[in-house]
Amino acid sequence: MRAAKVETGIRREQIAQAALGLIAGQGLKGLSVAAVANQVGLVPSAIYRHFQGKDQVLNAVLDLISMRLQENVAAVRAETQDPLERIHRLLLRHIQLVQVYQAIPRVLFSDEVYSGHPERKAKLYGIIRGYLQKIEEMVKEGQRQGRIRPEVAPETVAVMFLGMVAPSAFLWHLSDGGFNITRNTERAWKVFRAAIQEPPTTMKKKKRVKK
Amino acid sequence: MRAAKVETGIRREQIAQAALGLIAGQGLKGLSVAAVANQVGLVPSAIYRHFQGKDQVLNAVLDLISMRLQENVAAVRAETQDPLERIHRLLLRHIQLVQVYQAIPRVLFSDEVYSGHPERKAKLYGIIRGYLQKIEEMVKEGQRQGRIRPEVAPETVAVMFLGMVAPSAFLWHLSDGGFNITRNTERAWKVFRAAIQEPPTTMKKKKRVKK
DNA sequence: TGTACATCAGTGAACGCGCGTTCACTGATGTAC
DNA sequence: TGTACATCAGTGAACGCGCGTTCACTGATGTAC
Repeated sequence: MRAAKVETGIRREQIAQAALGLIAGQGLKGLSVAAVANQVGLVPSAIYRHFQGKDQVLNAVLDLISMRLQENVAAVRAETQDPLERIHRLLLRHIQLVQVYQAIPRVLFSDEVYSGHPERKAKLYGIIRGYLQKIEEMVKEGQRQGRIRPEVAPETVAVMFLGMVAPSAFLWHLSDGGFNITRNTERAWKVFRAAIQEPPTTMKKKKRVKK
Repeated sequence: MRAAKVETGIRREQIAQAALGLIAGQGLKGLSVAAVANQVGLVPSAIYRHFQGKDQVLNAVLDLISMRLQENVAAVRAETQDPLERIHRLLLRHIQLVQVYQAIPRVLFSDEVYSGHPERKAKLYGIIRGYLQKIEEMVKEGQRQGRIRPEVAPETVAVMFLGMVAPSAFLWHLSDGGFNITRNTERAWKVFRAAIQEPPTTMKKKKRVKK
């Protein structure tokens, strides 16, 4: 059956989404032109009407991931003004994101994506640096407001932020869900927050009211 | 030229080492039976005298990595009795290890290794859990000695330990060495140590003497 | 409003390459008598 | 000590499969006159 004719802009979107889904389901080696085409309801050669080749499809996937990350940043910015709470919420959102789109850590950490592709390697580095930058901004704001210790480098905090999510997501994935990612992240956050938070100088007897 | 006849035990070792080196140099997709054979000075089909197939070679690589990790654990145990210092030194060793053997993070984080291979996935999970376990033991010992806060879960600390090395190693690798991994790790360690260390109750005016 | 033509997404057959694996054969080393 | 045989690592040719990509062709949609 011949597939309906759809304009290339929409097809590109569909193809990138399908590719992301395939990676999530079966890893990067599950990403074949044939599989992507099949997912969209096309014939393999039809992909070449919308992308120059498989490499371009992968680039589109990277753009998609970049968007998802930036969306989370924008969301937590809109949700609250408190920098520490923003970082906390970004953490929770990130964890949720990698659980839904298992493809994200796979793509980000797989050398298959960039080994032998200097341009793509640079692109990927740019995406991650962009994400880190946003976190650094939150940290700086927190320092200006006196909520975060001034002596910790924003860059360090940002990289440590990644460090809270990456191994947890990985272990969760590797253990087929056996590793309790939510609990672990929440605990790690408490330790982490205690390390970067400026302790309230006046009210020392502050009790834990957290449920 | 016909290669010298060498007993299979030694050849297996050579092949595993060559495979690890290839992954370090060119990523997992650089690991082909032909490339490994060439590295050892054999013809591709000769590999099958020592391994059932490529899959078994990859398993041998995993064993090699596991050994390297455990060697580091044993080394820091021998070096010092102080649990916090042990963890610190393990951190430095780990960073050094992934810089020399870039293959390690590549293999550990690449889904190519385990997607579609449940046994290997379990094996990999076992290796990492084993490593985490050793770190947890150090933490528990530190808690018994009153050097580490009793309220932080050892498992959390262990996972956060991985979180200090994984993203740094990754960024370093992705930026072609542009990312200052040593500096970042050292800074992260200070923040991290402050978060888990039991503050000395008696001597509050302890000054920074660190060079 | 109708006709001719250009544009463009979709199709299916075919290609070529890389790569893991097989297999019959070679020749060196070890062992039994 | 010498001979016959078994064992075992190494070789090269050949295979088959998956997969990315090409290309001539089809047919629908949009546009000019």
